[in-house]
Amino acid sequence: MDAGTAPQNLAAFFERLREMGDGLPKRLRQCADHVVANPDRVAVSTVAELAAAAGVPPSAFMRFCQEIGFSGFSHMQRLFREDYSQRWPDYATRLAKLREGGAGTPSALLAEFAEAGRVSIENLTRSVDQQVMERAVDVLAGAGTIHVVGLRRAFPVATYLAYSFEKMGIAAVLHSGVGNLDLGHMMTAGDALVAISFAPYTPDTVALADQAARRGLDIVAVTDQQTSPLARPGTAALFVPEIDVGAFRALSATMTLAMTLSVAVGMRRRVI
Amino acid sequence: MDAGTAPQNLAAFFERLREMGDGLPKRLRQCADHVVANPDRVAVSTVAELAAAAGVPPSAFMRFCQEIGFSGFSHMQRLFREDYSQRWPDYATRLAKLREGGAGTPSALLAEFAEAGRVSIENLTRSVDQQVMERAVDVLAGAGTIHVVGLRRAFPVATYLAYSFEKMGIAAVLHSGVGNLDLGHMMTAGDALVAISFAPYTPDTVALADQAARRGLDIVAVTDQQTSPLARPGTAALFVPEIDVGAFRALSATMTLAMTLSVAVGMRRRVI
DNA sequence: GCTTGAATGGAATGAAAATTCTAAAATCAG
DNA sequence: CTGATTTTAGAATTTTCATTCCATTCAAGC
Repeated sequence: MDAGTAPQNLAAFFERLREMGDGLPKRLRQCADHVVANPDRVAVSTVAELAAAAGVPPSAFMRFCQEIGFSGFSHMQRLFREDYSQRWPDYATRLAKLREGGAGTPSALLAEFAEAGRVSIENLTRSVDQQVMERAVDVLAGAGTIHVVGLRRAFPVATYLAYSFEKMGIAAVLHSGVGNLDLGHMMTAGDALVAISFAPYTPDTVALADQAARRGLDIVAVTDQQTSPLARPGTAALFVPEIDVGAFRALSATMTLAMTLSVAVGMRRRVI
Repeated sequence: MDAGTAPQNLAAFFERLREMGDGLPKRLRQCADHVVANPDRVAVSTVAELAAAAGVPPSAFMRFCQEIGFSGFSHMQRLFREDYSQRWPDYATRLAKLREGGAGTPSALLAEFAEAGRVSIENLTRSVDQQVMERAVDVLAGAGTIHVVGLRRAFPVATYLAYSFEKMGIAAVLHSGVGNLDLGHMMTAGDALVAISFAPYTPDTVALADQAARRGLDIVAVTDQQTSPLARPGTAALFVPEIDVGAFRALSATMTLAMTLSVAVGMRRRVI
């Protein structure tokens, strides 16, 4: 029994697998190969399923897990499950502690937020659906005028998008709400709307999206949750997993997505 | 029992959740909220775990699943597990796949920008001088009104800062240049200016910084190089090493820095 | 305030899954 | 070719987990 020598993370696990290399008997080797080829199945399957898929009886798969150093399949599966949703730190709590401990130097804060941003961006590549992204770019590339709306904390993103489009010579209107002008009537069929909003969803943004939908515009939504009022059927909804820090929302991932969107649209239109 | 009307995919599931909206009793609502907030946990957790995390007994979670239309938790989990493998690969693997997926596709672009953002943010913690940061926070925490200027590409950062300060109840003015109003005369001694600009430096931003300097304001600069016209003696200059992707420059690191600045100032002022 | 229906929490149940055990098969050394 | 050792498959067992049931609480309507 190799217990106690179990890999502590996925990288170590695959490293171990490589080391054990050819020393494994036939059935155990099949297990190893199958896990390497389908690592994504491990977290959501039963031994029976994995064993069947690998072409071995469950008991063989059991022995495989133990050979690696785990106590059993469940132990190994735990590793795969934890690795996927590496729990996001609770930044609100950490912030409070920093403040209490007096250790809240700006540099320490910066390190916290940098970490939050890094995690957000890494998760971005996971949470954005490839096909929806394609569709969003199609929609915007084919639109007459691109309308952009995003208020309060989404406003910086909206201004960035509007700036990018403008710089590339793409017709774009930023609905900023400045002066309470109602620019809704400028939206006509053939145009498209990019609506950006996070909980608590700004009513004005949602309202403009509704109006756009009624007028038959294609809508691209940048939002945070599947249940967002912006994520309705027919809308190309892109979800950004951004971390809230206290009452403040980081925008690193959102800005990254916005940048990608605008550049992709520019490329599709052949203006850059 | 609503069996037979169970959602067939995740999109339908969340759509259903949105429909059911507020019609749910307290405990069931807690379940709904938790699932919406942690969709990636569902595939790899047990009812007991999810229920505990949502703050309800397992039986409540069970009722939630059935209320949605599933026969039980397992049925609902199946849906989440099917979706799981698409998102699985770890960041490095996924990135590689996205990239080789052919340059030009939006997803490949996203991978590039995500990587650029991640690296930029990591460099940020190294390139920002601890003492300068301290001084910048001191300056802003002690200022009467905080003036913020940033145009063109830096405008989103400026709006973000202004929004943050406003939300914390800190007096701040955003010098946007809208309508070519010259708000420079609003700057009085005891105020401070945050000026954000990157090469090629926007003349208006530099001019406003000059004006502020003449009027005796403390200045915090967010810029890209030591040779920036904003980085003059007496100015607390923070340098952001943003990485280029082709001809485009991301803003992830800059936004992260902006967020840190605003929160640090808020903490120093004890308003958050 | 009382009645009625819904909502809740916790314990009981049954199913499914992980794990172990053992006999048979395969492999290898001499 | 034969005995020893490893490997294997499937059945037996134990554990975990989903699910149900029921007594209790809560809330709405009369």
